Amino acid sequence: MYQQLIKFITDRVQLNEADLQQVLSHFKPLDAKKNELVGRTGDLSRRMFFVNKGCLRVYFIKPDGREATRRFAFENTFSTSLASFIGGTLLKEDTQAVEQSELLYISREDFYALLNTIPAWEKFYRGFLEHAYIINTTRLEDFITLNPRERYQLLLEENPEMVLRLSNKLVANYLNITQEALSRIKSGS
Amino acid sequence: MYQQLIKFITDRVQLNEADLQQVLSHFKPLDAKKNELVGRTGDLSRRMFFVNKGCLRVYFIKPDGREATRRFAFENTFSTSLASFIGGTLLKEDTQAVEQSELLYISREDFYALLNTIPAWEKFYRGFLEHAYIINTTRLEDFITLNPRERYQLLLEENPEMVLRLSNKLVANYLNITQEALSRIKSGS
DNA sequence: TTATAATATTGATCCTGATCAAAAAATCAT
DNA sequence: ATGATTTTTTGATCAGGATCAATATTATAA
Repeated sequence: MYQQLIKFITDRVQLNEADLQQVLSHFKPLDAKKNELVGRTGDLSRRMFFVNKGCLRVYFIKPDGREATRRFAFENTFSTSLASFIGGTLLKEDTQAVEQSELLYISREDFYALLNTIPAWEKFYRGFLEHAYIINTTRLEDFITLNPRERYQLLLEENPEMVLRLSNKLVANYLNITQEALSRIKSGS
Repeated sequence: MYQQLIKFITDRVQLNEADLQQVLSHFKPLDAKKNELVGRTGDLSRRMFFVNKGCLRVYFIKPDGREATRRFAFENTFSTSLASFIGGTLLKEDTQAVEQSELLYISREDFYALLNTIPAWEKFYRGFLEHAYIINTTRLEDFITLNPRERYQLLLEENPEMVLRLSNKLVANYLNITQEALSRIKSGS
């Protein structure tokens, strides 16, 4: 149950057994059915999820009422609605289990408390933030420099799992193009 | 010289006088003429800048040879080519003084060394990363949800200084639209 | 299995913002 | 101050991807 999480943490930061147990004690398991929302816009409950199995999708609703996907999180990754997690504000995004998923989560309160008691956890969070920043910057750069076809081809090269595992609808949404456009791109026309 | 920097730091994190002096001792002044590059793509020297006066612009060159602006940093803000600063890699962006500028900078090596010796500095950096993440996420969201006219209007509301202080060319580049398009937007056509 | 809904494909048309081009205005250097 | 360069404006045309619409395919549930 906690093996993947333990490996994820200890691969990134050094901490003694007591501290590790202290950290783990705040993580609770959560099973989610396919399409279930484990976080909803407006919720006060902000959680950091670790995906043991399955896939999470974070998305928000655009002013025109349509959805826009922020990211997908597959096995062995952390995911949260980070802006709200950081700011302690109401959730501004939904988090959806795209597949039946097995999750572990820690509340924002517990997470931040650990930052003050376990220096290694502060380091861990720093690494998480640095990584999140890089991912985000790269994604922004891709939107600025690439057209839809190029964005799809890059995704296929760098993240084939997303294309293989997710529906066209979701992939198109992630790329910020229409299903029709993605269909045409895939058929090579 | 260091007053603005001291205020910036002490507004965000608590640290004793000795630690503060220890931090400040690593910051060196740098004056930059208008249009001077204080960081160049390919450089090994990665610095975190604090803008006492003036304005920095971080940009990269797109595959088609054109520039794309990542951000502007006016007075009393930190700025760096963050992806390279984090990763310790060669710079992938230029940093340009858009106006004659008075800067303070700290090297990546000194910055990271402080993280290990001064816990408050780790907190300070955490805050910086959290803020950078939020800014970046918001910017990505704006690109996904808004058209050029809407992006300009939002900039005008939320950051009028940019529009007032920078040339149309730079503002257009930041918004990822052509000068012609911005000119037409401004004239309300 | 069958009915129903959701997703994917294909075609026709439209619209926004890019591109190309030229003139006007502003800025800069000597 | 004056000439040279850069920036801004304005006009005409073009193209990529959205939209609308209809059909085909796949997935889901009873």
